[in-house]
Order: sequence, then C-alpha cells, then structure tokens
Amino acid sequence: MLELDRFLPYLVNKLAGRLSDGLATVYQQRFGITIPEWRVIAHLAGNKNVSIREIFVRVAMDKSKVSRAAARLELVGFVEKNVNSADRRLIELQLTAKGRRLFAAIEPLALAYEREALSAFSAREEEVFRKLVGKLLCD
Amino acid sequence: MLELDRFLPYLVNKLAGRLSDGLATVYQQRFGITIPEWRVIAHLAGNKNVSIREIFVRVAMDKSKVSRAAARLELVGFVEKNVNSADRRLIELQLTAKGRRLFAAIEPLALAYEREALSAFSAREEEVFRKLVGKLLCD
DNA sequence: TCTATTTCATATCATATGAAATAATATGTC
DNA sequence: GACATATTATTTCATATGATATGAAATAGA
Repeated sequence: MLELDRFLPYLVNKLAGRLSDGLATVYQQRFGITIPEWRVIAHLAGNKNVSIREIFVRVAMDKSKVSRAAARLELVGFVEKNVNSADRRLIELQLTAKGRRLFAAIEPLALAYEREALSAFSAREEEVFRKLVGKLLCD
Repeated sequence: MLELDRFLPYLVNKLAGRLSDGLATVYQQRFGITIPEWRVIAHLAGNKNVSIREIFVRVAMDKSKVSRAAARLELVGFVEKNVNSADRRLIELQLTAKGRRLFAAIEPLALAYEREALSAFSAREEEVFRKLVGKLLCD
C-alpha cells in the first residue's frame, strides 16, 4: 500500500518546500528578492556575460521566469542587460556593482541558512547526503 | 564563494522538481489529476473520514489548495464530502468507489516511478537516503 | 540572393496560487 | 442565555506561473 509518508517524490518535495520557504523569507524580507531572482543573481555571481537561455538551462527554471526575473533585476539596478554584438538575439547579463554588493550581503546568510538546515547531520552524514543527491541528479 | 550547484537548498529543489514533474506527467496525462489532487487521494486512501484541515497539516499544502482539490475531486466523483455531524464546521472526506479504483490504478504506476527514479541507488544507498531525508524532515 | 527554418527573448493570456476576507459553527466566560 | 473569541472551510482578489504566440535575428539550403 502506497503511503505518502514513505513515498520519496513526496518527501523530497516536502523537504524542498521547507528549505526554499525558509531561505526565501531571509532574502525576501531583508532584500525584497524572490527565489527566481536570487537564483539569477547567484548564477551571475559566478558567471560573467550570461544569456537568459544559459541561465534557464543551467538553473532549473523556465524561460519566462528567468526573463521576468532578469527584467525586474535590471529595473531595480542589480543587473545590467546588453545585447551581444556577435549575436544580437542574445543578451549579456551581468551584475552591477549594486548587484555584487547585494550578493555579498546575501551570501553569508544563505550559507548560514544551509548550515543550520543541515545541523541535524554529522559531517559524515552531510557528505553522504550530498553524494546521494548528486547521484540522483546525475548532472 | 557560494556556488549554486553546491548549495543544498537549490539542489534539493531541483531534485524535487524533477521527481514531481515526471510523476505528474504520469497521472496528469492518463487520469487528468493534478499533484494536489493526487496528494489528497493518496491521503484519503490511507485515512478514512478526514477533514480539510487534517489534510493540509499532514500533507504540506495550504488550505486553499486542499479545499480546491477536494472540491474538484468531488465534482468529478472521486471523493465524497459530508459535514461532520458532531462538529458541523468540519468536513468528512472519503474516496468514492470510483476514487478507490483511481487510486488502485495509479498506485502501481507511482511505485514503479519511485523505483525507477531511485534506480541509480543500491538498496543500501536507498535505505541511507531515506533515513537522511527523514532526519531532515524530522517529523 | 531569396526563402524557409531555427533560435532567442519577450509578450500574451488563461489558469494557478496563496494571503486575506468571509461565513458558519463552536467554545469559553460572564 | 448572551457575548466575545476561536476554529473551519470557502471565496475573493491580486499576483505568479507557464504554455503558447510573437517578433527579431541568425542560419541553412537552393
């Protein structure tokens, strides 16, 4: 008999919801940033001159979401959008100085949140968990 | 430096999305059932005469979602709604015969999907993963 | 070159979502 | 019993979402 509380797709979703909600509260209340926007920022923090497409294939969001997040981030001055001169269909996104400051402010909070969320784990357990999640995601 | 691909809240979300989407396709296309509806059905399959409230506290959905899912499931004849005669604020939800047949049809597909999703794991790894997820969820 | 196809970002639109309001019932206090 | 407060389910309403359409630019083939 299928029991929801032993059904992994459900359990993983429940866990994901908790992790996201908790983290979202942090940067939503303090910085007015949504989850999609946070993901775009985090990706841009590690990758220069990125197109919308590059983000949504890498970052598990559909293109509308990324497009809207980028539009809003530009509006509030966290990212800069430029057309790629080699291929004018493409957009080059990058963090502005303001955007980099925002990331620098959020980063330690996000890492602290992650540590806190995983505090039930021993170091060994965390390592195993990371490995297993990686195995399921496989990419 | 925070790297999205090593950030567990993100990774778990990505995994959850994949697991849900894949499974949703199964029962959406074949049975016209959404994820919230599936969760209500799965919960009702194991619990008789359940109120809306009971479901949303147990099943990680907000009350509107459960209320709407229940309304639609009643409309299409998979569940039956009755007011609790002891406390007329409460609703008693239960699967109809049709609803039980639906669950019986979906159950093996859902379990097969779970097995397939976890096929990258050895039996031991699956066990460990379940334990670790349980530990993070703690309830 | 001309035309068809593909790719990229955005816009559109119907639906989903969830926070807050509402309505109905229950509980507690005087 | 009457009145205030609490609890439950639904509805409302503004916003989010995502599938599809659009338009602009690039590429391929004749």
